[in-house]
Amino acid sequence: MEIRVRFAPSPTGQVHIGNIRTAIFNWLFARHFGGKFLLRVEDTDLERSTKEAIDKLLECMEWLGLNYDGKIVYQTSLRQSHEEAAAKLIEEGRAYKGKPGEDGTAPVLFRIPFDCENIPFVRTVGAAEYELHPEEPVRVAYSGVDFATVSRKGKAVPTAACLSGFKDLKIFDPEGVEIFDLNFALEDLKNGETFSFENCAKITFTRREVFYNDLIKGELAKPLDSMKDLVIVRSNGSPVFHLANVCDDIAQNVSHVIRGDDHVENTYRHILLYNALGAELPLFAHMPMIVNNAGKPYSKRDGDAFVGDFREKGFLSKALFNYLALLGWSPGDDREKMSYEEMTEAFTLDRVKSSPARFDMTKLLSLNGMYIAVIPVDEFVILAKEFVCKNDWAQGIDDSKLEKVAALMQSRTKELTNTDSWKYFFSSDFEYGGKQFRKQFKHEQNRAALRLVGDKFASFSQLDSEIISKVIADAEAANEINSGKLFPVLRLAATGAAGGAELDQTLILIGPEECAKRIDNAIDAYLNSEKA
RNA sequence: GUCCCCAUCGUCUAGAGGCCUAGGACACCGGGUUUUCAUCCCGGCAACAGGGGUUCGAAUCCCCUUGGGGAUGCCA
Repeated sequence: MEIRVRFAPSPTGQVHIGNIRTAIFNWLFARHFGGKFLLRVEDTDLERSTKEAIDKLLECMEWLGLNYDGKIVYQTSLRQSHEEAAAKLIEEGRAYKGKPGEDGTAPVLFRIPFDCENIPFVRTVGAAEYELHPEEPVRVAYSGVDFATVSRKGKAVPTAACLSGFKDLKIFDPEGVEIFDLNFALEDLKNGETFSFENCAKITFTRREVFYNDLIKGELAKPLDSMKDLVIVRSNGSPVFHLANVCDDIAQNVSHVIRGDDHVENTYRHILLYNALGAELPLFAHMPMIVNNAGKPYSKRDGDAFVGDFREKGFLSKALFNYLALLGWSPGDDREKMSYEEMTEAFTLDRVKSSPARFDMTKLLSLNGMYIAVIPVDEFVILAKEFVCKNDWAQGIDDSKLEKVAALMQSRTKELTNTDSWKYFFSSDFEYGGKQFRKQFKHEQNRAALRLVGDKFASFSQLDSEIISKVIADAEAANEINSGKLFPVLRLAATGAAGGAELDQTLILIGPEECAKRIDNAIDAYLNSEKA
């Protein structure tokens, strides 16, 4: 069997990470088995689908390296086949027109087949019964059964399901007398007759269920008496998701449907539709959902969750891909940072977890840092430049200096937007302040030592590590400062920041004259703030 | 309400009855890299949701409870 999977997004806005993860798993699965990864754009929701969203989607996929096989299929272009499928189902008696609404138009409903003994994925479970609420009637029609069960508090709980759910249905009155037997009424029901009974106490029936083996979650089943005939064509004539989705998967010969957990319940209906359309069933696999930091389902409002945002924030596509692949899947050994090849090689559905995974930005950040750390310096410079140039302070900066700064900072960069903080290499236009600043500068010896350093620096046209360490050591000695204690003070004065790269390398890039000037600025800033 | 699914460190996970004194990663804490630092190295903290079974033996199998999620649309 040829492996054919598809990614079938609805282009109704930004691309969500949960969505793209589905694409990633599909892609990995297809590539692992040398199968086909198809892209079908489900754009049937005309009001919400936009060209921009489609472009955005394709852009995200390309960025992540999710190359698809064959041409993109747009679902709108297949509408005719959906309508034909619906017509065929009606013709064969597998679907029917529902009750017309106020405007006289009626939807088409798929009938969950009553005679499903021969369907291989429907099985008989056994005898079942419901206690009924006496004040609510039981209505039996070919389109379904309506009744009310009794809640623990004695209230009526309205229940409705397809007729198929109630094989051998019998209705009993409070005295236990049988007042209806489906097996004798079936023909009448098929002819459109309906029955209604007041004051019923109990129904009994043979329960049947539809089942399938989920490649991720194992064997799953749903009783037919919890299912209803479903609308497949709206009153306005447009086919609904269930029909279109199944038709297209059949048309595209999809062998494995890998999608989100939220489709599990739909699967039972889809299975019946496949059968009614005379198609072979694909295999199904339902992936766990991604939840947000609070453990709640990701709503599209959770800001950070769009693929495009990650790109803009300076995440590498490989890091995002790798991280998302690891959410709900693992290779089974201790590997985490993995190349596409390694992931493809290791990917199997039976290693996908069935519990939801929480999205952890911190871990993504860390992984992103690992990816940044290993890209060749010259490539990093190009990437960094792209992000640095978005800042006002970066207009007209010296390219060769930027290259040196980038090389120095690469190993400490977790996301490319971190490059915003490189400003101090190029500009003295920053504020002094903060707890650390006050703490360090309140000591007179620190300021005196700093002045000494500034004066010494000013006499050099260029700095090197040796000069710097000597100047610092001398200044410390002259002011009875313990060895090394001047480093953070000097860093604060030269960069305004408490952390950074190696101090000597940082100072060399800033230059002696500029360092001297900043030392003065810093001391002035402190003295002024003290006065105030 | 009903039905279905899920449950290992804070988080992502390893774990298919004895390899488990429960492993790895991130985060956190401590130390090292002859002084600074967001890199790097080493170390530490930290979990089988609770209760019953089954078994010589259970994180692993079964049941119940609790907690979380999903479905119950003429949305997809």
